Amino acid sequence: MTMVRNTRQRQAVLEVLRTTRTHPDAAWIHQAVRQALPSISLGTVYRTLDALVRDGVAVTIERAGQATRYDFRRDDHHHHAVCRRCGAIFDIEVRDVPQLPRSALPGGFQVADVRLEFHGFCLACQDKPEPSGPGG
Amino acid sequence: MTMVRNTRQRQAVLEVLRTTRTHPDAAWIHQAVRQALPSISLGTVYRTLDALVRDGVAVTIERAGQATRYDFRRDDHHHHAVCRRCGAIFDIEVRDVPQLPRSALPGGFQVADVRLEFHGFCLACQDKPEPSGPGG
DNA sequence: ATTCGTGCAAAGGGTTTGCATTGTT
DNA sequence: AACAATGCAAACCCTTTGCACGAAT
Repeated sequence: MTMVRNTRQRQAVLEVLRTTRTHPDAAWIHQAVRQALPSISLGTVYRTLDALVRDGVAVTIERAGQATRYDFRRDDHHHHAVCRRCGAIFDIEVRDVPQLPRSALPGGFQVADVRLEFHGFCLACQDKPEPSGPGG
Repeated sequence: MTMVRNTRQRQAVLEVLRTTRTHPDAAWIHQAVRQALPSISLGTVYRTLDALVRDGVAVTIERAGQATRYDFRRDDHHHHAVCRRCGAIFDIEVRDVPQLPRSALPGGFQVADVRLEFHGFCLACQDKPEPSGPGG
């Protein structure tokens, strides 16, 4: 059967995730874990995070061309607002999501994670000029 | 001011998006557009898609390590179910999203796109074994 | 003792970007 | 004529992977 070993690396990554209230990416987590476990590699961090996501312990927030951000899944069911410009991620308390019409899901679809994401522009970024094309 | 030029490339990409009911990635769109405009480059496809997303004409579905999928935004407000294993994307009709508590958003946050995504496993993938770690 | 997990480093793949050129306005 | 958009190809960055070694069970 599946043997998930309780390694120091796994514990350390989980601990960092647990005690972090921001939404860090793998590199940030790697640096943080290094403080307790200097020799841990980035590859192991990725592998551990993958496992945590598979196990439902963590969820991801993904943006094209950006590093995946990880979020420890607490009992509160919160969701996210994501700033398109600066990438800031805000937690939003939403309790109504379970009411959403899952009946519309394709037959037999097994839901592992419901994501409600508001994408847009945070207050601080609304006045900033577009980080536009080649011209600059 | 913003000068969005109406180039052949832009029209062709838009046309492909408009007439495609699946959720293609940039490479697929590139190949499709090539049939009408053989010389178009992948870079231009990316730039055009970015612009269409900025303009709200298209939306993205993003998965870590996977190519971004694009979806032409029709008037119906549908959302997506994403299979974690095979990457299949299913459309879901959901009309209740506007009722969701935007009041919980951070002050001044300007919403450009509301995404409701059900991540999990489609029927066809539920029996498949895990594509697990290094061991195979 | 077994075998999964790790570290390392290279490879992989999607996306972006600089620059000269083309083509819209 | 002006300058945004394109094509090309290299660069970027995040993520994955092969392999030999180390460590948990």
